[in-house]
Amino acid sequence: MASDLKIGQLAKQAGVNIETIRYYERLNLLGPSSRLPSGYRLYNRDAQRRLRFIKNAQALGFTLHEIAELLNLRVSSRARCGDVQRKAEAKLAHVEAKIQELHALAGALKHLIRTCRAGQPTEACPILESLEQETTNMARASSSSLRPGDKGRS
Amino acid sequence: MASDLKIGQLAKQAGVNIETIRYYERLNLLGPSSRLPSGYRLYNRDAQRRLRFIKNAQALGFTLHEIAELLNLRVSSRARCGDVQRKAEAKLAHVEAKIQELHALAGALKHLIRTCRAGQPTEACPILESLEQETTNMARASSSSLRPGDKGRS
DNA sequence: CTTGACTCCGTACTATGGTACATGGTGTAC
DNA sequence: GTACACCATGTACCATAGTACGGAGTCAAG
Repeated sequence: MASDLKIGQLAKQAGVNIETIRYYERLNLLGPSSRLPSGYRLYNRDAQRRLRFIKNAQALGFTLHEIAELLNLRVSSRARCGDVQRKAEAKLAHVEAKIQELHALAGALKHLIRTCRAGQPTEACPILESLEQETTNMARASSSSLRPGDKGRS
Repeated sequence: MASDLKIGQLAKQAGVNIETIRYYERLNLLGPSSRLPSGYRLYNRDAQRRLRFIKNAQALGFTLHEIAELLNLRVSSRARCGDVQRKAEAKLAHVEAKIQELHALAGALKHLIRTCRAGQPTEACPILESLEQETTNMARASSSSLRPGDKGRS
């Protein structure tokens, strides 16, 4: 079909690296719909949609692992929309928790910045001193990374 | 001195893994203040403070690399408190940008969740459909991870 | 003096999401 | 018919922050 793309064309269309597409294939996220006799990968419209799906879901903060689950839900005939909804809700809770954490972090940083008088030598720097304290009111920037190793896309 | 700890005691005191302490040593973040003739590492009060510093700074969202810079600022006699302040401000800007991003993400997720009617089979799931769209109003969860590979501590 | 806990070092492995490179085959335009 | 872009595979490498493990040496209590 005319809509079948080779890997380089697909990569360009989606704005990703060729290697990334083959990386997704290794993770069983996205395979070619067919191959030329030479072995060249071909991607039809479905595959192109699938790659968009991956990229959009990534933009929503889903990990590749979670995206694989979402894609499997789509295929499974027994899966319900509610299953997807629950995953989205879990992710939302995760995002909102992370926002709270970061607010606490920002507050602690602001506090430190306020106490700092720029001219002092660093032996007397209140920021550094506070970082040495045993018991801090430091934001306990706890766990729950949203997407570990997050690179995102600009 | 009585306050010198062996690596296992320091690890327990700080609530970290022994291997983590030796990992910090490899990164030139935290070395033993001395060694027993047997080669056992010993950590004095300064080293204990230094480890707290690392953990507190981590809790504020600094990477180990940035923490190394902060520790160097503390040692350098030419460094000024303002240098530290600037680093804290840069980190704050980073944190606040990340918060904005996550807000956009949360909004997009909420929107998707609202449009979902749980009983539907997944072929008709509006969330999955929207993820396939070419042009989405998806949050462009762009770049700027706060702390890549973030594991944090609970 | 033996047992068990602790420590040493070096290396490999984990997760996450890619990127890079070498070596060789393919496809096509001129 | 040859040059050049493209693609194949496999493997290694990047950052980040650790964790795990094997084999050997050490320390303290009984």
